[in-house]
Amino acid sequence: MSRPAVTIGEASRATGVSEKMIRHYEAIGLLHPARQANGYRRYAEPELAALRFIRHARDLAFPLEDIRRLLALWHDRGRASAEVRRLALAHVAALEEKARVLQSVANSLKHLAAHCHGDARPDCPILDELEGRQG
Amino acid sequence: MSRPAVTIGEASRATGVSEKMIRHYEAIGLLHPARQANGYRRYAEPELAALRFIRHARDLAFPLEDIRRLLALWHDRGRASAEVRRLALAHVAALEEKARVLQSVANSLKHLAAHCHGDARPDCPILDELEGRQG
DNA sequence: TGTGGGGTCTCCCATCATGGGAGGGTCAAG
DNA sequence: CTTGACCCTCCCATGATGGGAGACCCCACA
Repeated sequence: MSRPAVTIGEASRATGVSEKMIRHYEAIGLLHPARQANGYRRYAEPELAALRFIRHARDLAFPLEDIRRLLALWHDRGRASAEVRRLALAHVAALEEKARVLQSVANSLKHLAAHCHGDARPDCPILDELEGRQG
Repeated sequence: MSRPAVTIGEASRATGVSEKMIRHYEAIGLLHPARQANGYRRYAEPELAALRFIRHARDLAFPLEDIRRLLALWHDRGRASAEVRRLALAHVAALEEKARVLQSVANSLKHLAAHCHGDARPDCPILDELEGRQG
């Protein structure tokens, strides 16, 4: 079934994770590929699965420290789903907070831009605001 | 009217910009404070105004390279407001795009979490999804 | 046997904005 | 003269990612 272990280039193509990142994930301890005699890394099915897992988690913007815990939970056959859910919901809250902040800043700036005629004249409420004029 | 130039500590307290950042802004050429004989930086009213300007622009999440151009436009008494407006609207678009992406990722994850019972059992659709099960 | 080319290795540097900290100079008050 | 507050420069770290140098490995082909 599972083909023999592959090199980093093939692992990268198979999982969509760049070689740079694969090495980085190993450096921070998310991954432990075997080595062959010449020092080349070998990726067997479990390592490829971990790389896919990491990529999907990154697609969901989980920070690598969260992913470290998710991988541990994933490997723990007896884990409680509650902990995964807690982690995910905390992450959702963080993402939504960031999104809210960005949108709110965008709204403020849009408001300013709406009052800027934006022609050849130098008058500009945007610059006035940045300068800090109180009126 | 304007008090004499102040040191970096006072400038920091007066503008809400950390000393670290004040020095950094100078290092990248946003600021050109004079120095006194002993090498200490001196901030007079124009520099303090620039620091306030930068802080307000950072509050609006403008990247420093944008701020560099905004400062130039601000100093250019004859500038056209159109360019400031263009810069601001491009920034708004970038902010809104980021906010959209974050919110969309958050929504995906919320959807997954909604289907995770989150109790002591190990079954977890979140991990299943990360693992890459297609159904 | 030699060479070319593609793959891999490690190590350093850059991003972006920000902060921590070391090691040392300056200055005024006690 | 010491103490303490302030300032200086330089290096390092963050988080995730990529670029690139210099060297090694290996296979195929002439």
